[in-house]
Amino acid sequence: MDLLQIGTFSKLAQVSVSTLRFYDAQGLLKPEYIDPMTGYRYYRINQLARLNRILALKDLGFALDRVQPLIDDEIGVDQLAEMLTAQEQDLEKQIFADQQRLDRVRSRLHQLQSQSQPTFLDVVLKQGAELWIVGNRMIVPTAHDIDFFSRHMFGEIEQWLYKHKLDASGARMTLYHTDDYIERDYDMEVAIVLPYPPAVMPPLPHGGMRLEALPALPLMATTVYEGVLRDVNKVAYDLLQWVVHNGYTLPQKNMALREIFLNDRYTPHRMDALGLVELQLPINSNAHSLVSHFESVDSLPT
Amino acid sequence: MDLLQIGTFSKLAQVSVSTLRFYDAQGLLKPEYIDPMTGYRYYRINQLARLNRILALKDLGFALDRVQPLIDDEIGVDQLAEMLTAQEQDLEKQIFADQQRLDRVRSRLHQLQSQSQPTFLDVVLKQGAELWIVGNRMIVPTAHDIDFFSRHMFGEIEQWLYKHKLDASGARMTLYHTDDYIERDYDMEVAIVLPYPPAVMPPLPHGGMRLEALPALPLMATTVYEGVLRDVNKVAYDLLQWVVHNGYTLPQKNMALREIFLNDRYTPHRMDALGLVELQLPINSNAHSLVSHFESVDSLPT
DNA sequence: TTGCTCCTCACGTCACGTGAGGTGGC
DNA sequence: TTGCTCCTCACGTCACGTGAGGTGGC
Repeated sequence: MDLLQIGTFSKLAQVSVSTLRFYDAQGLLKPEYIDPMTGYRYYRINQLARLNRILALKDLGFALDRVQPLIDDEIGVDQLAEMLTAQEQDLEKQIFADQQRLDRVRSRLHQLQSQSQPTFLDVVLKQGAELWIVGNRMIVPTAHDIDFFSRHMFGEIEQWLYKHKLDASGARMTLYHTDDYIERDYDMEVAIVLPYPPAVMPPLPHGGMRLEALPALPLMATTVYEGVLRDVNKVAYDLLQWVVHNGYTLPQKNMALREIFLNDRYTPHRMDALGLVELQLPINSNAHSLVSHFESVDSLPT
Repeated sequence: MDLLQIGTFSKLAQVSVSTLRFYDAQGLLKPEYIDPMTGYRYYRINQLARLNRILALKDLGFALDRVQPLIDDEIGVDQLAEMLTAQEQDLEKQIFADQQRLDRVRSRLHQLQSQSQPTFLDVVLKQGAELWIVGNRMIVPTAHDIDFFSRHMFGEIEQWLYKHKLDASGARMTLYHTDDYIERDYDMEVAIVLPYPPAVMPPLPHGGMRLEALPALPLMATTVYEGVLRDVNKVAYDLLQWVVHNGYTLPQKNMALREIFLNDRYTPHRMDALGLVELQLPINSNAHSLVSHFESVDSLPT
């Protein structure tokens, strides 16, 4: 008969005994003969071919329940090609994702080693939902003026909301409509989020104020800051650094940096007060996946 | 109090409710308050910072039980750097492995589409254990002579083993000591594997025969062929193609292609007989991992 | 009789997702 | 009273690895 015990077959094929037992249980590879008294499994040596086929397909990344029909049913060439193509795409995605992850790890490491006092910026990627806001926009000359101006601008919105008996309990936020990290003449907008899309709305009073929907954003880099509001701009700068360092790009449109004031009952923009702020920076989601993958690979330090 | 229900907090942070419940159970993120009557969980909004920290660390690839001490214990900077470096290496390995996997998938696809009659070569990577053999080596002028010569050479070994009452039941194999895929003057060696390392051995009779240990091999590409022996060289050629196509390189030393005859009681080298053969081609394991990764990335079709 | 090889459960893995079945607050 | 939100188990996931406890063959 020339049958091999499971241990012998296992060594020959260099797979574990428990794997062979598992494949037996799954019906992937039944032993040629099982002793009815002892339950001992015996394999014929040419079953190595089938086992190899299983291992080779598994090695391509197929799950075992996909391997089964590939071996047994003689699946058509077209369908196999389809499965391989799907597998190819999955792997590309996987590699790309891991490459980005690697960039992030390296970025952290770099951050850790280069700075005397390492800061930990917990950046989380999210989507942004569509938001209805009442905003109030204005050019603010210097950073010192932000405090005063924005309180005034929030006041205008609140007054208008109260006057028309509208819900003013929504989140406060600030949008910085600037292209760069500049230090004067901030094109800023403060806004209050409406809890529901407006049905009918009274017209807005004058110039700076507007009512609009902020479109949904496919991807944003976000981080939560807790501390003195004066320093929030440093964190915003760190966030931008993170984005650049990790190979993301900023979109041309809707790129305003947003600050969401998370404290409730809190009056935003008292620069010396403690605050809880979520910073949101819209970034491009990667339609360009593989390209940027290669770029990031090429620019690795050696 | 300004506490959020789990659903609200979940939407704000864009993580699922079940994730929050899971983090609670793990002790990663306890709600600020739990109603003792209803069991309702309530979160304070600034717990978003902690949640973000968890997500950011998880996103770097850390398992949750590594995340815990990172957040709670204020692990030292040195230790964090160590963990990140380990993480970096893991990711590099992962990416490299997936890249190779991708190469294999593409190779299969290519094979599938380019050939009119697609062949499926189930290649499995293995290690090779050290083997003690009695070999018999000789230059064989043409392929037609292999049959006759090797039978003669096996005969010599067997006679010698019988004469000295040694175990001749070990596997038969052939080694092709050629650098290239050539078609004449094969430098071939046939051998019988000894079941155990020899203690004391009588001297070998004459020229071609030798007794030696084949060193262990770190990596071989192997495949099992079942069919007419005449065609085994085609499979050997396919195996070589596979190796080249998947970016592996051949070692300078110990590079002989091996045929292991798996049928027992079978007389090897009757070209017209059916046989079961494992082909083994030693290849380099990748100390050069990242380099070859970049090469394979660069040479991708676009 | 002692090793050795083999056997069958049963449980663990990792980070949740998915019901089933039930309750509290507007 | 009806939805809605929330709750707690319990089970599944994927491909095995790892015991525990036991048996057959030399």
